[in-house]
Amino acid sequence: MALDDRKKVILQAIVDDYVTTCEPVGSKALIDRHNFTLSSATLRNEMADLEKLGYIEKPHTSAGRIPSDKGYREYVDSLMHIDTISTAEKKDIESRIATGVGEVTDLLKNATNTLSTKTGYVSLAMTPVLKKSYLTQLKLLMIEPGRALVVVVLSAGVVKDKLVRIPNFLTDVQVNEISRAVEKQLSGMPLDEITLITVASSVKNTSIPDSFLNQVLYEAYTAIKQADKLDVYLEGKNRILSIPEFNDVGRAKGLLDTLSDDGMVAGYVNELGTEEITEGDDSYMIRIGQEIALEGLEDCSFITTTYKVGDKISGNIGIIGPKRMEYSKVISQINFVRKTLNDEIKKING
Amino acid sequence: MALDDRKKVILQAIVDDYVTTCEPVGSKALIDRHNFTLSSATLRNEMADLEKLGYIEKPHTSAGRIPSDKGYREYVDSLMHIDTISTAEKKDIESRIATGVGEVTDLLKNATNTLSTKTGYVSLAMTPVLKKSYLTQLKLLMIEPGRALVVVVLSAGVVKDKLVRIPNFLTDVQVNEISRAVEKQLSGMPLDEITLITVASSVKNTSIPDSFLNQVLYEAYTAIKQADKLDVYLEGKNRILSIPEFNDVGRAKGLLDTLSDDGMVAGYVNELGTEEITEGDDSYMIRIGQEIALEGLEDCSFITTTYKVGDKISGNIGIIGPKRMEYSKVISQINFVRKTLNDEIKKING
DNA sequence: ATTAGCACTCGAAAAAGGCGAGTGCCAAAA
DNA sequence: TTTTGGCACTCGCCTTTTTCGAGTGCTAAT
Repeated sequence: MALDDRKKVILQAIVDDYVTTCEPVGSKALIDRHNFTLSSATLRNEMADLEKLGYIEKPHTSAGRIPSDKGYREYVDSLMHIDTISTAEKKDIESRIATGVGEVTDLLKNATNTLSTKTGYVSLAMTPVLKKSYLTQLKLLMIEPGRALVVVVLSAGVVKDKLVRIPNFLTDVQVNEISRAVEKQLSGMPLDEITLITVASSVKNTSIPDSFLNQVLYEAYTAIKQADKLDVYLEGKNRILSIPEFNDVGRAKGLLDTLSDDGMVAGYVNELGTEEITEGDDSYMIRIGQEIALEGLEDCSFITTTYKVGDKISGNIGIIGPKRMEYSKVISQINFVRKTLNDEIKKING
Repeated sequence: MALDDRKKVILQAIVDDYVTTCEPVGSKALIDRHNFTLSSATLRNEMADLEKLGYIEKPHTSAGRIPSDKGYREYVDSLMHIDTISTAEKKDIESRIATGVGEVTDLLKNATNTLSTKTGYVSLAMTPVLKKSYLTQLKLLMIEPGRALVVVVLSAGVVKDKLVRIPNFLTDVQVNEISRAVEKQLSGMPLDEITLITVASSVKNTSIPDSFLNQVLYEAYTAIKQADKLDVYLEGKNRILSIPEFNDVGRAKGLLDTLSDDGMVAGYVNELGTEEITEGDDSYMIRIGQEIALEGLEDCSFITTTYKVGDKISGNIGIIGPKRMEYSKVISQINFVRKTLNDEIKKING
């Protein structure tokens, strides 16, 4: 017994219906809503087959069927057809993303915001993967005696800074000298090759006494390492509470607790490969239910895609919603957001 | 009929019991838990009186009593006795707050984090009130042709920066010149006196053509204004979902939505007067239930206190929890956090 | 003023019942 | 062999009913 064409159509209909109603779909209801040339009895037989094949399941004996993870998988892989986005909506998305932007992270914030509002789900973006990136600039800026701002600029266009304490007696001029020396040595160096030793060696030939330098260099080093940290932007977490699946406070809390742990989310997204599905201009990866190895996300689906900064560097944006998600709509939206994001990043990074 | 001593003791017992059990307290249960020299009948009479006076109320006829807002108010104003904090806990709080600190905002983050974990409720902190503060420094830092970082330092010790676009042809030297001119003119100026015109007038005598300046000055201006914005740090929002009062998703969402609107929270806290209660070293303000003019917080209490940056500038930290809150414990904790925060700020700002 | 006693209340939890969408299976029709 | 009408059966959900008990107010005695 295989998944013939008719079964596919039926599965598709089941997923579609379940996605919109959030209620197990039964044979009669299916017939009512679609004009199949089938009786409910035949449909029942087909549904029994689909169940044996593992594509759908029953919450309990006398209920309708809901798609299993495998069913959703089949659906997203070969059954659904991706929506097209109206010009009006494209304009809207573009303007939302391009508004008030100074740097890449602004774009990311705008993008998550847009995605979350448009889809009604939780959206996320991660700063570009920095392991593959290198340092382009490092500046020490004297704020007042004893305090300086370390500004780190990475090849991905990410700018981070950190306020640090320095010895009180260091002068403006000395700080500048250190700044220039360190930058000269380190700029262009991949982040993972930068160690406390590389940093220290950069100031060997300056006129500043070693004793003054240690603290400054250590702070510079930690600032660089801090810039190496992946940042996660999550938007719309509260929307979880509007989703029927998470009507139960305990369940909702489980999910929200996981999502609130930025490190956990970042780590997971980062470990996901990049085996995205590519369809024409679109390109995305979907994780469904149990496929997501994060506590509390068993009933969720996770759609991610990749934006680019230059040729080699990339970051992820994504949507987290219930398995029962409007995949075709969400995918079209996340893809257009990705495209817009890429364009805007090019504008910024020239 | 007045609130005599016995009634006070009873009210106190009712609040204490309700706080711990979250269930309406009845006459017999009260007798069981406290060793009053009273019969339940007398107690019932007293409770009827307390109800007439408005200090307690019945959820429904055949249930026990719960404190009314007025009852809680009486409790916090004159009935409860504030806990003392153990030395071990003090040490813990101190080390949590002082760990990994570079600037004032780090302290605030640590403080909210500590408060939230310690109390189990939502905690909040706001950056120092900037209206009363002035600009101490403004630096333009060239990142690359066409991009610069504007660093704004305020008297409260708050450092903010913003990446902006500038004309491509501006050189490092020119940017420095602008930077110095603007800073010279503006430093020491109260933030609310800074306008686009003040900013522009500062560069009248520089050698740089006006046509180059407009964009830069505008960006500098918006960066300053952006620094003027109150930042809110909220920590532990998810804990809401563990509180019995918010076991209902709809209710929880109402509260979380309000809390997620930083502007709303900031605005409200900012408008609260400073009529704090002072008791020895402690000093705090409590808003209970309906007294809080924020949607969704009708069943909450809001405890705030003030930390200081120097003599004139101050900011707020606070706790949001259910009305049924362990006031004495929370107040002792928030006060010790406030004290620690003040000490650490002094260390940073010299 | 206090208290023992008692009838009464009323929400919450448990038990009972009916509804109905859904199911599987069979035997007849295509 | 596939499809279909028919039918008995299931079982979660919803509503109604019952039971239970902590709590109350009131009264009469202490």
